[in-house]
Amino acid sequence: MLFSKACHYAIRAALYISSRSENIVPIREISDELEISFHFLTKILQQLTRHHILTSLKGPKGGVGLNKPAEEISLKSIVLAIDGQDFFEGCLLRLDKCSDAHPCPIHDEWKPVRRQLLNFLESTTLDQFQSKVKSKKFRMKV
Amino acid sequence: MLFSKACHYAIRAALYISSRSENIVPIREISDELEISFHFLTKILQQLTRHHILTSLKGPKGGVGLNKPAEEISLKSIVLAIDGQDFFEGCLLRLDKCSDAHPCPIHDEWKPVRRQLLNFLESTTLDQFQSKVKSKKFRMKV
DNA sequence: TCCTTTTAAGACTAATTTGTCTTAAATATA
DNA sequence: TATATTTAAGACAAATTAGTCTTAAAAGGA
Ligand code: FES
Ligand code: FES
Repeated sequence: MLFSKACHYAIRAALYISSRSENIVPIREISDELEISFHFLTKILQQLTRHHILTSLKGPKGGVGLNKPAEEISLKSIVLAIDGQDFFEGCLLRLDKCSDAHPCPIHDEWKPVRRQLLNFLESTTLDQFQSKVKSKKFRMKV
Repeated sequence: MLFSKACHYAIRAALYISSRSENIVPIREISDELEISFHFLTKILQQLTRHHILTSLKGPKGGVGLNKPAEEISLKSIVLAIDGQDFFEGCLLRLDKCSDAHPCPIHDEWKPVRRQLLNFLESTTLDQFQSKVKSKKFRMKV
């Protein structure tokens, strides 16, 4: 699959958080709504917090929230925070690093396709889905 | 990453095999040339053989070879043989199955991007790389 | 026929990813 | 200030993926 399971969870949670009007949402609410293990999700969201994509607040009324406007949070930034750069700089054949200087045989054909994928991840931001998520007409679990 | 490690190995090996003019190439030669563990590679290539992408021959002068013309072996068929359908029918959020009937919030935006990816995998076949691989000017390992 | 070479099959181990659990630290509020 | 609530951190366990090793089966050639 494209990304790790943790990364998919992160994207789902980010969509959910960004659709809630409250600044701060308890992780327990997210894990209940999305049916993701609370502890595992907590660990994943901590990474987003460390990458300053989310903020967090301890104690009663605590939880996590977006650390910047939804239109400034791209899918790419989430993938980068959870899965690292492998996806972005990796060679299709898993050779050391994709590079124009030392290309593998598929490099020329793969590059434009990857470019489109990156464009999608870069240009796609959380705000684009807020109304869809709020409408509750779209699957967020199972 | 896009595919499993085994799948990347399979693609590399398939490229190598298709570039050799001999019908049959010993797996030991492939594993030496591509610096992939012989036993692991053997297991992976067995899957391609079971999926009728390769043929194999035991004994002296044995090895593996393409089971059909290189232009009929797409990257998609290799990915399918090794990693299964997950990549092709999976939802970007890892929900049960991507479907137009029960879409997730990202479905509409993701679908065309995935379509391009699938087009690439479907339309890209081994014959397109034979001369590049033969020229030995392109990285096949490390 | 017998020996050697090579793939097939599958048990086994190692590494990585995923998931669980416990304890600590922070904070709102009574 | 004391208590309850919530995230942070990290040890630990389970599951999956990656990789190793041994033995069997097939096939060519002496
Ligand atoms: S070097 Fe392989 S895809 Fe660029
Ligand atoms: S249902 Fe999620 S991408 Fe189609």
